[in-house]
Amino acid sequence: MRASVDDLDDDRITLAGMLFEAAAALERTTVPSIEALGLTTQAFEALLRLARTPEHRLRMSELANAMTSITPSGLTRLVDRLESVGYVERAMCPSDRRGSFAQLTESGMDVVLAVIPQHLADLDEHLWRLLTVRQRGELEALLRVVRDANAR
Amino acid sequence: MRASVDDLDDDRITLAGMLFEAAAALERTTVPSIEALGLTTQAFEALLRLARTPEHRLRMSELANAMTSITPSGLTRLVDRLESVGYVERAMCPSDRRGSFAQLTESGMDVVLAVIPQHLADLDEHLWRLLTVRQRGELEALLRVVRDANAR
DNA sequence: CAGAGGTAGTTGCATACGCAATAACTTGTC
DNA sequence: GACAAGTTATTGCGTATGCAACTACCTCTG
Repeated sequence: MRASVDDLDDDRITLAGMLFEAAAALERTTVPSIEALGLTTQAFEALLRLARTPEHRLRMSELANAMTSITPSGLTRLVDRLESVGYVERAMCPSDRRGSFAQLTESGMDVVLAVIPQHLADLDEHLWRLLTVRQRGELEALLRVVRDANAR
Repeated sequence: MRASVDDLDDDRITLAGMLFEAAAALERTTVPSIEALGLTTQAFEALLRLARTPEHRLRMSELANAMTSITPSGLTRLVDRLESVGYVERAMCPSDRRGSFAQLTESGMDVVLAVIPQHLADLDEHLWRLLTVRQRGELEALLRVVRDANAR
């Protein structure tokens, strides 16, 4: 079934477009602070995930799953780069000799903590402050529905 | 000022993370239908923007601005590829000889209309149906605030 | 109308990424 | 316990992307 031109302005497309645009717009505002410390967005996300983990380490596959958009292949290379600048180390997994951990180093933790203040300021200015307390709760709940329904 | 580990779980990061994750999750669900017709997400977005335009054409710079995430350089190459498969043609701009239009071809319109039905079905299943009428309106309004506040 | 300064689009170059194939290992089954 | 089937992570290869430099053109100012 071929669509007609009227379908191009369907409300579903508008709503989805708003989601993509809002995410892209917010992401853009956070890039400078992250790049200022020599990181890419992806690298920062990986380091942040590790930093939020109790032992500061995750299996490669766990980390890949936790991140919003990366393949195993991409993660191998990302961790290669992070390892080469000393922010992460690979550690053998005792229980499965195929697997390995990405382990945040002290230096890696330092860089995360160095980015965070400006990152929070960015998010505060370009997201948090735009909304009332009630709206923040509404938005988070609605986004959670979408995310959970489409989780990997 | 260095951050403390407590800041890693700040509500601002949680809310922003939810936005990024919801967008990424929804985008993933739409990829197969788009790739099934030999397009990338970016290519589809460009074609869709052109299709929604009265004359089905936009200046390169206008198209670059309308898209969620692309540089002029990236757009040049994207339009190169679309042109090479006949979905787009470059047209000279009469009023400014530096500029050029990206003009959707009939074949380009065909492929957009061919993708749309399944694309709408994807969005319906993975976004629209998850929400009540009221929630759709709320979500769109909230996202619009974020987008507009951070527009280019 | 000459020239300085800005803008539109393209290109060289370096990098990042995904897919598919691969190696190494684990798990389940008989 | 041996082998088939699945899983984990990595790599070769082709492609997409951004930055910075560049060309061509426009516009504004005097």
